[in-house]
Amino acid sequence: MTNTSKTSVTERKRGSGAKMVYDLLRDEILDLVLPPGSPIDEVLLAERFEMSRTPIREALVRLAGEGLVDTLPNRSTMVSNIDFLNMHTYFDALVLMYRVTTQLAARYYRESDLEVIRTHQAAFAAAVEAQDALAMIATNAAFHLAIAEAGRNPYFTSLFKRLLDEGRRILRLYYQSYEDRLPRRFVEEHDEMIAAIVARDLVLSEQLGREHAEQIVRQVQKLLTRNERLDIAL
Amino acid sequence: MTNTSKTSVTERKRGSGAKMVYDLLRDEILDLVLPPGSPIDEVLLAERFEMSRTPIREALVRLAGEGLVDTLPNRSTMVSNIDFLNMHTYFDALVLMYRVTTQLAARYYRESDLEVIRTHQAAFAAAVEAQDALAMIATNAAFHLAIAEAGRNPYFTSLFKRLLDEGRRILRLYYQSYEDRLPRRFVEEHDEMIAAIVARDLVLSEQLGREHAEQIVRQVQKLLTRNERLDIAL
DNA sequence: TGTATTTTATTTGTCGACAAGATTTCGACA
DNA sequence: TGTCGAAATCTTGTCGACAAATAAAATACA
Repeated sequence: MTNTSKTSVTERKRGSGAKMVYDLLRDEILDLVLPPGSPIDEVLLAERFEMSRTPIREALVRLAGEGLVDTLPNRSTMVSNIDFLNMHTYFDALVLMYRVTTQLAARYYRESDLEVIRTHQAAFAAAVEAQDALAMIATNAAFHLAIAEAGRNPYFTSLFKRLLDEGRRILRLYYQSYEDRLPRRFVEEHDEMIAAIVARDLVLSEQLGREHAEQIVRQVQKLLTRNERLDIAL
Repeated sequence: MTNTSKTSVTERKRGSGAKMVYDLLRDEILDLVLPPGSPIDEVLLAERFEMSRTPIREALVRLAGEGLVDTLPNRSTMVSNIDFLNMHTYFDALVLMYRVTTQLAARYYRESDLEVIRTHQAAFAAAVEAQDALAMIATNAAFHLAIAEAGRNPYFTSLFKRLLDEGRRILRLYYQSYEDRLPRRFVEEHDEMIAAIVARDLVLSEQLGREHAEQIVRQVQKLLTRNERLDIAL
């Protein structure tokens, strides 16, 4: 499956090699183009990107730092698995970050943040209208990340980003379910959250963040258990 | 200042090079042996560890991922600065992680965790007795990290670890102040926290975690403002 | 035929070298 | 003497090659 066509790898700039590989591999992992457990071959990637192994190794080290790949010493590195057994720890962290970041946004947002947030919300609403499940997942994550950035706490924002990424991978497994009535409700809830933030209502913002998160968690958990039943049935 | 003595770099094993450099650089950064802003020269390190630049670069990439060094493209990488202006975001995150991890420990701890926690608490008490400020900082962090691990949420644990590391660097600036009456109070508070966890009292555990954290934050803030006044006075 | 052991092959970790950017030094000119 | 520009130096990013470690294949033996 190697791409033999000499796809104009236009003289990339010095120093951009690792970042390019990192970005692309990250997307392929989160979109499940590279499913969990896939082995990652350095020389194959080196040929694919027409560069040496050095920048590819740098990208892999970075991905390993974020837990997206696991590196066994002296042996192949592979895409990390999703830990379904301890999923509740993920949900705990996700809900808390939804609450905290929404509350902080209400406290610290500036006018310029609102524009960004509303743009993402419009994109999400458009994705819902278009019934594009993948776009829904992406724009929803972007919307909440924009809120988190308005909260101006890089420690929370970076953890939240990591959790949303991981969620992108989980939701990607079950995105079919997004084609029901729920997304429209999400659009309304987003509007409520924006209103609460604009009003600088800390308590309400946190509460809406929590309810929104728990709504999503319930949805995913329902899908997970349904899927378990299917597994057993097979 | 290069170490010319051929210090028996005993044939290190394959694959251990990068980890060795990473561990040592990390400690030197957190202990302020390498103060914020220090430039990091790759070839100097390569000579010092008697290895090629490749494993050193890998260590630097990892440190950059944790925010301990900043890498300017095509220019030198340097030890990251401590952001005193946005210190409150750090405190917000720290307090929340104290609360959450202590509460989760009360919920999920097992008997085997208590042994570890009590060992660290004993080490902290010993450091307080010995008036060893550096040991206090290290053992205190180890104690709270052990509690976090008993809470069994890797997302919270990793953020908390990062925050405690960063704190190690901040406290290292002002460790003299630890030579007052406060540390003994910390020992007592630690004992109370352990008791609350053992009793599986979620509410009390979270409350103690919060108070303990806010106590520490107040202490550090007092030091910071005092230091600012000194800066102005000079 | 099945298992243990040696041989081969694959893949990673490390190395030394070279070239692109950036910084500093030096010199020309006003 | 001060400022601008060119040459030299230094540091990083990338490369191809080699050796150690592991996995796979082939062979010997029961």
